[in-house]
Amino acid sequence: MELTERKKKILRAVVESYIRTAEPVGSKAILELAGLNVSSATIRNELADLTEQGYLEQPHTSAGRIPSPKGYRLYVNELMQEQRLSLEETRQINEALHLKMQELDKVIDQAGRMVSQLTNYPAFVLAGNARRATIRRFELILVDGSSFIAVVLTDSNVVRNKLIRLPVDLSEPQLQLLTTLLNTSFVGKTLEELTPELMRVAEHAAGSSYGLISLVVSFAMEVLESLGHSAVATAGTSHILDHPEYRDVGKAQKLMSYLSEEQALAQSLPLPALGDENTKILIGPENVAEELKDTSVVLASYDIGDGMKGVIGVVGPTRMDYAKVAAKLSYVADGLSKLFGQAELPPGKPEKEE
Amino acid sequence: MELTERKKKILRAVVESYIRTAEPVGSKAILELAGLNVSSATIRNELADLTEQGYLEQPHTSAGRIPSPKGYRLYVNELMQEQRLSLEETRQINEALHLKMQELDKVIDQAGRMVSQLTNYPAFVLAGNARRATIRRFELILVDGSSFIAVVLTDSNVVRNKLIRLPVDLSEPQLQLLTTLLNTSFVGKTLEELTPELMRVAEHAAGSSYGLISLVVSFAMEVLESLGHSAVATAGTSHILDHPEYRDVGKAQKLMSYLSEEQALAQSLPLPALGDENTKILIGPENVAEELKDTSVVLASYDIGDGMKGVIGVVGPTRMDYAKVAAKLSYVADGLSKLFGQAELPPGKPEKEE
DNA sequence: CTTTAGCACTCGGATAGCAAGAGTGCTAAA
DNA sequence: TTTAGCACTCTTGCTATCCGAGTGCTAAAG
Repeated sequence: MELTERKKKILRAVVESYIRTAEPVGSKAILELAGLNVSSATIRNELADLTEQGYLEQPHTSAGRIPSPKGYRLYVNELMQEQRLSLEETRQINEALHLKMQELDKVIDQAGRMVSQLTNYPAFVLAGNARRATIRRFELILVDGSSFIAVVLTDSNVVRNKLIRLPVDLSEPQLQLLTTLLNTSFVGKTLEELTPELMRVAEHAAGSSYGLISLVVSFAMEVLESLGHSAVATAGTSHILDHPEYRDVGKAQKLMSYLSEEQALAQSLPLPALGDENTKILIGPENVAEELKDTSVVLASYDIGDGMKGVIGVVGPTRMDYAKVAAKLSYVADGLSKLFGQAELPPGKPEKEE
Repeated sequence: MELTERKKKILRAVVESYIRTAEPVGSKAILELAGLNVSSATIRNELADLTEQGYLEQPHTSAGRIPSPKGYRLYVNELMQEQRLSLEETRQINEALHLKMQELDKVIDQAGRMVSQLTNYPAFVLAGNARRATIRRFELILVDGSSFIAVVLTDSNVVRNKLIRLPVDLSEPQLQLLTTLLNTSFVGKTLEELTPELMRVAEHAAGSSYGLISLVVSFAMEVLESLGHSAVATAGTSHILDHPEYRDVGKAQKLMSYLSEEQALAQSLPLPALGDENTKILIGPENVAEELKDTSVVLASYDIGDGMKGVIGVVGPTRMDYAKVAAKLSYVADGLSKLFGQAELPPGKPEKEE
């Protein structure tokens, strides 16, 4: 079932030409592209074989060939040349990583934009569920007499805050007290460990206060919970319209609105399937989601610390420049891993000044 | 130059029909819609007048009429009935406001999504430049020996954070010291007041530390600076494709990519022009941005506290359901104002009505 | 002076037919 | 196995034609 060398050459020519032009490729065009010393008739015979075997398709009898998903698959697995990024490109990515990724909880947003801009495809980023997340620190900051801001820092260095208003006034010392209480009783606990029992005890220790402890702790629980669900961000959906396969508005719209249902998207990705490889390409019908059956998805995973993984990906027509996209994606993913890694492991590079 | 009552009725019928159907309206159709007891010929005469005067346009000789921007303008100013939201709608909005608007710095994002979903148009939100923003509070939280997270809270209750890494180890007490130093020296200062002079003094007072003060303070300055530029968020751009005027992909793409240049968008909006009214409608060529010349924009302003204003808006074809959109937008804007208001004033100054 | 009926006219959109061009598949020979 | 040649298929673009919607105008009626 192995293809001859020549067939592979031809398949490759078809794929690469089609990726560039989005036009079916005919036998004559292949002649030049593949640099084979045979006639177009020979190529036609080969094409017929490849079509027979399911690697190519014909939009209609008298058109050239386009790759089938199976054809792309073979191409990606065996024929594709790894793409090296230019120095300029890596420089650009590095710069963006350093410039934009200051606040860890905005990372997925920014990373999405960046990738989308880099690849000209819509991108999405998800930060995997951190099942065992805990709070590392509480801070309460008085705003005025009757309200304060609760800030929690999780062990994955995500900072979240909420404005909490009270029916009564509150003093700075009271808040201090609460803060230390919170920091002694609730830090390092996972969601499950934050039992009502524990809260009752603390509430009691705090004395007076109006269920303040539970207000703050339930906020903390919300945060932990939200980290449990994977966070999703999509960006650059408008790039869909750049590609001729979506000149039909109906199609474009379907895909776009699917992408904006971020939860559905997250669900449909076979994250476990990523396994140990750090990039994965899903071609057309290989996608589980019905809406993605005639698009391709390129995924790259990044380490989020604690053995947790996040995923970054782009969506595009099956006629996608897999090599380039995979290269970029994987470079960004590495960058993200380092970014998160830095936070965890001690010695790194010195921070640049401003 | 006043139009007769009948002309107004006809204009109104044209606008409203066209808003619904996106099809040019003919004289016969108007008969039924406007409920006038005249013949179609009479209507045609009136239509000719209205076209003459620039309120209507004809796509081509043998088509019906569509409203011109001038026609829409008249409609919006005089003919449009204010739309009341249904109880269900207000309930829905209120719920979303309470549910989603916990973190103040995520508000503009969430508000955008919400409005876009509510109106089926792409939406954007900008939080006006807070020129005089100050820091209200610093917190430094140790992550591990050589890194910590700086959290700053601004006077507009925005919380921002950054992970800062050091070439040396740091102890909890040291951080404590720094924190109080920061909170005594730099709180309540505007961007301009955070002079190098001030930093030098504080740095000196802090003794040892590796320019730590300036690291944190320059982060704070970045934050203040970023609040100075207006923050922009766009959402729901895919809704553009819902409307038949964008069945042409080229057009849709242009608009989309314009919307994603958030800075340009923010620049182009005539915010001052909003003046005291709290909603404003810009029809077609009334927009300054070239890219919006054949779209309409509905804006509503909300109070962000401190006399500062933010703006929330949607973009759509000139054939937009102005009444409904304006109603929803203004309701959301009010909600936002209250949200911010809550944070700021205990019931000091009453809400402005109208 | 306004309204109306009647009618010719215009233009866009749909449909069909036709010619050109691209690319194939097949056959028969090298 | 490869190649040349050729008939065949199917798309694309163009043109012609028809149909209908809706107008604008005129002349008569209120």
